[in-house]
Amino acid sequence: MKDKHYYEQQATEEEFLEWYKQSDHPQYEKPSLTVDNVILSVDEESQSLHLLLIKRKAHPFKDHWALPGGFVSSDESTSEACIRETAEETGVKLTTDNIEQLYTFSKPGRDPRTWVVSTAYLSFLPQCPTLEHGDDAKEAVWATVHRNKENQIVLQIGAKQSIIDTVTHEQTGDFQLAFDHAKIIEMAITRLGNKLNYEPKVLQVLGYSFTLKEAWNLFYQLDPTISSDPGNLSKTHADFIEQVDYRSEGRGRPSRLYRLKD
Amino acid sequence: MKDKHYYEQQATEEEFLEWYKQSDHPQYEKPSLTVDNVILSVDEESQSLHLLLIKRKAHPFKDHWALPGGFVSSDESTSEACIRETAEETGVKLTTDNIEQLYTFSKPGRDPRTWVVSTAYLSFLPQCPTLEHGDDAKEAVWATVHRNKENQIVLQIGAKQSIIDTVTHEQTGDFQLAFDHAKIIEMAITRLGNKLNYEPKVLQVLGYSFTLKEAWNLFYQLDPTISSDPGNLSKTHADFIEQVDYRSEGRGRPSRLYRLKD
DNA sequence: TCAATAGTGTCTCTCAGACAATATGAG
DNA sequence: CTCATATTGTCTGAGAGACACTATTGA
Repeated sequence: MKDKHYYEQQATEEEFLEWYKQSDHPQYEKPSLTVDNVILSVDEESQSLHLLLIKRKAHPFKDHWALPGGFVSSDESTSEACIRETAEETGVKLTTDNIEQLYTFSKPGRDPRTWVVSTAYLSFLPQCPTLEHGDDAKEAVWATVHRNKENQIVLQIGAKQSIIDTVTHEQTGDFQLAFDHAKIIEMAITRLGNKLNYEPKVLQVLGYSFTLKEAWNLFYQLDPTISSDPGNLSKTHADFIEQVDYRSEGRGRPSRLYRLKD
Repeated sequence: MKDKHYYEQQATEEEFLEWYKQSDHPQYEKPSLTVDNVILSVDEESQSLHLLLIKRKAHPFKDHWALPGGFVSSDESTSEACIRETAEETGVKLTTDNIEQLYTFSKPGRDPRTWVVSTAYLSFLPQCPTLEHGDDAKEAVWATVHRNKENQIVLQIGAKQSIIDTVTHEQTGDFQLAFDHAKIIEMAITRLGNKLNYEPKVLQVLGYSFTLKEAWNLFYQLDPTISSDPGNLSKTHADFIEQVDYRSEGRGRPSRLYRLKD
C-alpha cells in the first residue's frame, strides 16, 4: 500500500479519488446544516404582507414561533432542501425562481443544543394559501409584517404583536421568536426594502398579475418612505413590469393588470 | 429514566437541555463546512485590481489555482473562520469591517471527495502586500482581475489568462480554477459592480486615502460602462467620501486625497 | 511659459415625485 | 348624472454625465 503523500501529490486525480474513497479519514467535528425559510405572501382581502410562522411543540424554544425549515441532506443543495422542507411542512411547491438565498447564520450558540449552521432563504408565494395544522402537523399561521415609520419591523399574530428594532436588534412585545429568527426576519425585510427599485422580485407574492395600487401597497409596507403616488410605479418600474391589459371588476374605474416581466 | 417525549414536550427548557446533553442522538450525516475567501486589493504601481490565489499542491485539483480558505470549527462563526484562515495562510489580519458574506455554495458534488459546503466571503485589503511562499507554504500570487466590455471577467497570472463568461458561466483560457471557484469569483465581481453606487466598500482596497482618479480606475475595472469622468465621482459619491485635504506630490496639479466615510 | 495633470463650473438630459386632469364603471 | 376609484399627463426640481475651463505644479 502506497502512502498518503503519494496519493495526494504524485498519483493521478483518478487514483487519488479511488484511494480517498477507500481510506478512513480523521473525523473533524462537523456542524448540522439546516435551512430556515422566510416565506412571504399577501392576503388578497387585507392586502397585508404576511410571513409564515410555525409554533414549536418541543424544546428548545417550546411554544415559541419560528420559521419553517429543517435539515439538509447530502444529496441536495440548500436551495433544494429549502424547497423540499417547505413542501413537507406546508404543502407549498416552490421553485428556484421563487426563492433566493439570504444569509448563512453560524454564530456559535445560536442553537442551545449543538453546533447548527443555517442558511436562510427568502421565498415569495402568491395569495396566502390556507394552512393545514392538524394534530401532528405543527401549528402554522400567517403573521402580518411591516416596517413602521420608526424603521422598526412589526409582526402581528391575531392581537399579539412583536416589534424588532433595527437599530438595537432587540425584540419587544407580546411574543419572542425562537433561536435567532428575529435577526433572520430583520435581514429579509431590510434586503427587500433595499432592492425594491432594481429587483422587485417581491411582486411574486401578488400572484401572476396585480394592479399598480396592489404593488404600491406592498412596497409601502416594506418601506413607508416611498413616493405616495401609486401611479408613478408605472414609470419608475417600467423596466420590470408589463401590462397584461385585462381589467378587473369592482367599484370605480377598473384597474389595469400588470405582471412581472421574465 | 423518563422518555424522549417527556423531555421534549413536558419538561422545562433547562431539564430538556440537561437531558439532551447526556443522551445519545441519532447521527444524521453532516457536511464539512469550509470558507472560501475572495481577497481583493490594488497594486499601487499598476493601479490594477488584484485577487489572491493559491496553487494547490495536492489532489484534488492538484496544480490548479484556488481561493484561500479552510475548515470552520465549532467554536467560531464562518466570519471568524474566514479571518483566522486568511491570517494563517497569508499573514494578513482582517477585521469584520473588511469582510462581507457573499454566498453559501452547497451543490452536491462541488467537492469530488465528500460532502463539503462552503460559505464564501469577500475581503478588501489595501495595497497588495507581498506574499510569502516558502517551501511548506502554498504558492500564492496576486492575479489581476477586471471585467471587459463583453461583460466577461478576465483573470491574469503573468502571461497566462483565464476568462469567465458571465452568460454561460464557462471558463476558457490558459488555466482553470479549482472546484467551483470560478463561480464564486464571478458572483463576487458581479455583486461589487452592482453596489458601486450605494455601498462602495470596495474603496477599502485603496487604503486609508485615495485620489478621485484612483477611485475611478477601480470602479472602471469592475464596470467599464461607468461615466468616463473621474471628477464626477466627487458629485455622485459625495455621501460616501470626504476630503482629507492632504495633497500628494508628483507631476502636474496635485490631487486631493479622499477617504471613505465611517 | 508650457506641458501635464487634476478639480470646478455649467449645460443638458433624464427621471422621480407631486398634482391635476381624465377615464371608466356602479348606483 | 354623480360618486368612487384608477390611470395618464404635465410640471418641477434634483442629479448624472459630458465637456470646457481653471488651477497647480514641474521642467
